[in-house]
Amino acid sequence: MAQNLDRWLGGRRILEVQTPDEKFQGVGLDAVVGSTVRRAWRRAKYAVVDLDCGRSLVFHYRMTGKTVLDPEGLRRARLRIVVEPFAVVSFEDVRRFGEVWCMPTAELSDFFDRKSLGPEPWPDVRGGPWWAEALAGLRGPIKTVMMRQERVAGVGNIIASEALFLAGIDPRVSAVNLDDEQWSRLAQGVRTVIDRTLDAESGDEIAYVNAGGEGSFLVYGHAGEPCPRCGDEIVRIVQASRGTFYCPSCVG
DNA sequence: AGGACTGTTCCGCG
DNA sequence: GCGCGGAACAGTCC
Repeated sequence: MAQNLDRWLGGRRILEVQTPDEKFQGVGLDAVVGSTVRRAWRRAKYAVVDLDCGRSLVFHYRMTGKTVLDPEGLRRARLRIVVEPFAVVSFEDVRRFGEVWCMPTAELSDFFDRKSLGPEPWPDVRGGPWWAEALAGLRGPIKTVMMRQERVAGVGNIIASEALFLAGIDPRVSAVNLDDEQWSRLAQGVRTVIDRTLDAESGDEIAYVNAGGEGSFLVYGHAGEPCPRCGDEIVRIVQASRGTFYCPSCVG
């Protein structure tokens, strides 16, 4: 999403900001009208748009939010940004959990400090020892431990299931019981999932946030279907109130 | 009709 | 301290 924002908005001047969702009124978005976008980037699950007026927009998409380019209809938009050369970026979000902030760029570091976010697992290459240290002392099941944002930022429910499947690790095993080889495979698994997802989502359309968008995932959302590795049935369990998908046969 | 849902935050129990 | 259930936010899809 951040890469899209950078491609769509970088170097363009904001002509107008519309907030059809009253929840986004009072955010102070009018302050950026007339300024030009420097770049867009990402921290954890937040997308940040820096402007040359010294302010930044911060987006969090939560569960169902997405930014789309030149939408067909206006109905779904919670927020619209009109830029020149002419383009419209629309923030759409069925469940309306998503959030937007407008703040001085200089205050971003304080903003993120308050969120208590751990280091990024990507794009820097992180190996098994890095992961073992980042999650040290956490005794819960590895799948829920991987999602602890204050230890490692950005791994959510989809990436956790997918990475553990690639690594051949049982999501129920306690994090303290992983050996060096498993930490190494987990590190590679996370990296592979993110790389593959970004490859699959490199265009203007973000497929996986749409209905039926599980298509690019190996196990997530595929309970009852054959495992792509061994053909046995993928199962769904619940951990910490979240669905976990894995292949019992592949984690022995 | 009822369950499930990619995220975060808070409360409360054990 | 920690894990985790549940609730809340809110709406759609199957």
